[in-house]
Amino acid sequence: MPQSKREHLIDAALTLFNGYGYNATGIDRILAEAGTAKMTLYKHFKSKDDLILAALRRRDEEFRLRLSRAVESMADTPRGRLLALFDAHADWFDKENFRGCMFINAVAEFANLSEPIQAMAAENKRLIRAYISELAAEAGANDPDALAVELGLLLNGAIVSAQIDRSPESAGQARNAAAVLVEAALGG
Amino acid sequence: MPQSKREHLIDAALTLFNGYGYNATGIDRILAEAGTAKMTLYKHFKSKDDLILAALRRRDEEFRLRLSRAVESMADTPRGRLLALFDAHADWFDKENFRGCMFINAVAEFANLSEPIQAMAAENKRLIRAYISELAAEAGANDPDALAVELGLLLNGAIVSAQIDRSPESAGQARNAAAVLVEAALGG
DNA sequence: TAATATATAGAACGATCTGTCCATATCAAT
DNA sequence: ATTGATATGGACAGATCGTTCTATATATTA
Repeated sequence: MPQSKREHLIDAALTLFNGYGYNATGIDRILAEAGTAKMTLYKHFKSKDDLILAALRRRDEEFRLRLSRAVESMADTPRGRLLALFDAHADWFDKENFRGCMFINAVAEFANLSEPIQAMAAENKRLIRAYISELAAEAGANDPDALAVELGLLLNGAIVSAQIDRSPESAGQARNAAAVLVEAALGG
Repeated sequence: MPQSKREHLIDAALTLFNGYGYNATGIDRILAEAGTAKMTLYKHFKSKDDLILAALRRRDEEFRLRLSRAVESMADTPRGRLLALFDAHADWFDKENFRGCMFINAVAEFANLSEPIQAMAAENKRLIRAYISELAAEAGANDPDALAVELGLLLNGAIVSAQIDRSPESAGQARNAAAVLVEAALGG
């Protein structure tokens, strides 16, 4: 299983990075969780930073896929999907292993070092905004990007509030604000 | 100068924690910046975590004081002050040493450890919301707390966007959204 | 069966970090 | 002038971390 070992390492890394942070999670802990040897890790990744980057890459793909699937399953109309974004986040906040956004946390930890990690985080946020912009365009917004930026701000604000205040209800509060913004952008 | 040494240590710690993060900033670096000896630090604080906590306490006081002063100097009407919150944040984002919110970053780094730090961050966000709620009440909102929560979400969203995307303009975008919410809450 | 690639466990290394200890120096107050 | 509190600089211990290395085992393929 040549590919599988690599995936197991990324799996374990994602779980631990999410639960305890990047610096606080040691290599040995990842190896124990993945059930692999140290040399195997360094065969697949040239450093811990490289593993972090690979993990964030997978996180980005999975997160956006899960988000879009949840949104589509929750609402039929384009306008409804814009608000379903917040319901999907509410479900996320309610999970017991919720520890905030892994990209926000990564940028916080690697303050000015590690440009690739910063770039990966910015890319994730950019792609999510692009997805929201698509939804806004389908809903008939005449400036989809502007609405997407504003809803993105509310989503990120809800994430950090849920994390800091341990208040999953921030998703609903953000949804209330989003409803007003959507109403204003699309007309009653 | 018995009090001053302590203050110098907190000053240096704040600067370095903001610039490089909490874990990445070693004790020795703080000592060099503050120009004090190691034993002096451990006379005033019983551990690095204790110093972090003291620094965050000072940050909380100074930040809220600066914010309220900036808001009051920027607008005369209560309604104008609600929007001036975002202008004050715009000035902050433009500073070259802007590295995001120190409380958001602290919670990101100390994922589940260090309850006192988590509590300090939650307290800071709570006090800011309380201040916004005061402004909203003065502006005549009939549910000031609800409006304060929503504007707080936009502020936090703007902070992390400015940090991740290195886009100070997120303050203006949040302000646009806030204007719509304020309009809806206070009536045209 | 033999050969090749890959995984294993864990020792070892160098670097870094927090926190303690010590002997010396400074300075204000009696 | 002497005392007592406080600061200094640096050595030190103890722990942890990322990374490299060695030697052994396993499994696939020719």
